[in-house]
Amino acid sequence: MQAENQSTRRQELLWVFNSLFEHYGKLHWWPAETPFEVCVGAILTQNTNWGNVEKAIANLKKADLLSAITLRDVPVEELAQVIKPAGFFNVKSARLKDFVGWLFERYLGRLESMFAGDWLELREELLKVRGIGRETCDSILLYAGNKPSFVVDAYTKRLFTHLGLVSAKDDYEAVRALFMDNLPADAALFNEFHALIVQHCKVHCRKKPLCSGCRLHPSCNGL
DNA sequence: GGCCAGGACACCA
DNA sequence: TGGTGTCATGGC
Repeated sequence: MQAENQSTRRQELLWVFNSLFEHYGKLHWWPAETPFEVCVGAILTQNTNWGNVEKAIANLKKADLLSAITLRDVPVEELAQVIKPAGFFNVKSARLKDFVGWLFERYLGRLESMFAGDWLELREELLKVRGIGRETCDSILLYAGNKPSFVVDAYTKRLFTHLGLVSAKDDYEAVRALFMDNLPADAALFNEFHALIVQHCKVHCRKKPLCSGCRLHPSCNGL
């Protein structure tokens, strides 16, 4: 019985994935040049439009601050001014400093060392760093470390609640479990799936209207 | 001028 | 454990 349910869930998830992939194709996520840039972007994008994050990252590059060592050494007040376009700049500058401080303390500032061990243990470790919540943590694991950790964001929950595959009251881990428990642990699949969800929802799943014009929904015709 | 965006955390009951 | 307030810029 449990195996049948899992098989059904897998088919439903893969149908959603295939529908999105046929329409949008490969999206080549995360939009960053290096794993460290992914980590920085994951923190900067917290509750923020990605366009504003791009402005902040451009400022960081211009100021030569997009490395662990330069971020560690820059005064937090100066960093806050550089990332200002991303919003919440006082909070996020402190979070970036906390992350790189921890990275040096624990892994000598090296992401390769951070990702070298067991990623499930790393997930628990990262979640204890101030400013690294579940979504940010999973984004870092998947997109910077190529680890098969599914990322759940507001778009994911909104779309799959609407599709009836998760409940509105499900918390982060419950939604994540839908994907982790029913799909193969494939980082490339998780990478593409989350990217497709975001791409799709930016167009079709705004809060008002919830969704429109998408064949993922019974009442809609075509993507 | 209001709403929204690829969250996380502190505080309170 | 769950609800609420706070952090803030920029596009539409």
